[in-house]
Amino acid sequence: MTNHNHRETKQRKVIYEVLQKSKNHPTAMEIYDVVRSKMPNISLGTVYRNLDVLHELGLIQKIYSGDSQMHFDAFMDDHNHVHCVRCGKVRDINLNPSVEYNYDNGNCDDFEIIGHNIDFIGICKDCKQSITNN
Amino acid sequence: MTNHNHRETKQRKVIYEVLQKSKNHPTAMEIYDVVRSKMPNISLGTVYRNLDVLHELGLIQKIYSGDSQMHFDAFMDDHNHVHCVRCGKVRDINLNPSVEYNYDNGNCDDFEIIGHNIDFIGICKDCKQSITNN
DNA sequence: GTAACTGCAAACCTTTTGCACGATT
DNA sequence: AATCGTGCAAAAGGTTTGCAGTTAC
Repeated sequence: MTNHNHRETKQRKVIYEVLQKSKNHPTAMEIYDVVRSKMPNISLGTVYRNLDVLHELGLIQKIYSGDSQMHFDAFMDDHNHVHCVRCGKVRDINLNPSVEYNYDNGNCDDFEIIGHNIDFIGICKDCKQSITNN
Repeated sequence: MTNHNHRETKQRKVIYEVLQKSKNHPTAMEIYDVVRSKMPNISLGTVYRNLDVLHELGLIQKIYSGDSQMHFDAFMDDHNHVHCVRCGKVRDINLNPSVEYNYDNGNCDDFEIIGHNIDFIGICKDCKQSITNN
């Protein structure tokens, strides 16, 4: 958190701690709400800027979940995510997928492959319930 | 394209055709630009509304590529995508990945798993070149 | 005739940014 | 002292939406 000409500020520290304590892959706004209860004067811009820095430092992940907001995750060990196809909620999941593929160019000369990402798609309890109640 | 109380309008037809002819998974704006050369008065709102309908009908895919815009794809057969980690460009790729996992709940009681999605991450020629030139 | 669709423009929402001031190294 | 970070507020940028008129069925 102090690499690459980055300083360790109170704000950055709190944002990172909040994200580490949160198990539910919050959005920037959700992080902002929690952080604000400890630092009432922090601004949303600061939250975004710090999430960017932490991501740059490889300390957090950005997760796309099909909704209009980015989600964040401070756990960097190898694991996967499910997101709800209806509401975009994100959770960790342990289906331990094994993925194999030919590490050649895949008929796509324009790209050099760096890696891959696998995400699970599901429907959460809440949404399932509210669908069956209609 | 005419299911579910949806009508076949000229606009919808042209948008779908443009997307089918396009190999590069364009954004809404890129689709709009091409469509406008054939229908100068079409509005961007109509493009977005129709992309939504086509998606709802299962005729097109929405692709997230790490940049700020959604990309679209009219090919619905089983295939994967690569996106450039730097510019967000999206292309088809044939690495024929095989994915296996335990189809149980993965320690995540809140979700019923519907499926999974695998995306490849790479760097495109253009970006690779512009990096090495720095 | 009715309901779905369109063009237009305004609104929306998340994220980014410019600026002057403050904090960290 | 230098420069990185902050708060504030405004702007940006992609997408959605309200409305009045039009089109497909």
